[in-house]
Amino acid sequence: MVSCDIQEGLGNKMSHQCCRKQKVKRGLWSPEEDEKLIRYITIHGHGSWSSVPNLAGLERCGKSCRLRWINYLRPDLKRGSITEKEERIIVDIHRILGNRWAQIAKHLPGRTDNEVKNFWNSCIKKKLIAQGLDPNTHNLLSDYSYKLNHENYACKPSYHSHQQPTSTFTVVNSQMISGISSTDMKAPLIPFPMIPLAPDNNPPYPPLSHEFSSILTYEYQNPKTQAFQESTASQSLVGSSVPILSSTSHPSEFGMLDESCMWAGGYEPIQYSMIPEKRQAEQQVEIEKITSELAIVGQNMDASFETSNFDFAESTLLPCGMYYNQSSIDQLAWDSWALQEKK
DNA sequence: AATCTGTGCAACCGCGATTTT
DNA sequence: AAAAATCGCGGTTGCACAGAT
Repeated sequence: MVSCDIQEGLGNKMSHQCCRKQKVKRGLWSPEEDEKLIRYITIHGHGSWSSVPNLAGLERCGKSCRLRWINYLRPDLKRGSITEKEERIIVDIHRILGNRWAQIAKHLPGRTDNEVKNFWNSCIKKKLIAQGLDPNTHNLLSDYSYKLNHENYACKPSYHSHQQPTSTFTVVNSQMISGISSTDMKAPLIPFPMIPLAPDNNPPYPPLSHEFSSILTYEYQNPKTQAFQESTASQSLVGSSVPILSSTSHPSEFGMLDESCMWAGGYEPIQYSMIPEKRQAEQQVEIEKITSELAIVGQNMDASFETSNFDFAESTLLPCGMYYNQSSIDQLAWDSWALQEKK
């Protein structure tokens, strides 16, 4: 903590619109100031932030008080470093929402937007870049992509990204990926997340995709979507358009994620025991809800994708109710790539 | 031991949105 | 309805500290 005389030095300049009328201190907060602010807000609540400094006896502007409270003094803040689970949630949601830190932070109880933003800039960003991924789009950086497509696998999509303006959707061909030796990769290989074991009563999970990566990505179909229901009803999946999402969460985790962690896109988690036929009526209600949520999400992310080759019969139904099928995903990647090559 | 350099993070800034007057 | 005040957000800055030289 910095001594008060240093803070006085920092306090000379005055630029906040809201504090022109009064003399305000800037820079780091002293323990005494913290105490004053905590005491005041604990007793009175913050009310109008602009009046807090006067009432609390602080020579700060309201904006500074608000920031200090929200980012540091609030009692419900979670201390300690960001966990691996939280990190994966941040990556997942960032892929969908981009730099909307406040929105991302809402999915991490006790974390602030500032904390998430700082963690992204100081940690995750570097990890992604080290893997040859663009931290803004989550796609491969261009030279990386070129190397994989042209040097290692001359005519096949080895690690292909579905190209969209705000690429929130990644199709990964894991069979190709697993064939790439670590020495071919430009980025250092970083061991990542401990993958939790699947619970005993769950179906056998498919092999992990591209384990070389420090940020693993898996693809899922959500059978609760309206598109899925319709295509299933017509018993024809060919040509159907069913949303696929990618996630850094391993299939085995889906049955366990709590609501606040589940898909930023608004997918509702379902307990394993609650999934199937027994709850058809309830599911109808859920489907309607999710469909409307997806419509909102769709404005932010173009998650829908032509899935004419998704083989549901050979897919694994996960505890959360999503289907997982790596070979279909691979085929999808190939089709997508071929389609774009044709254009 | 002194200096330099890189990193993490708390705090600030500016701006747009919302609310109040 | 318009202006002013306030809030909330994302980007940026700069300080403190640790490790390297």
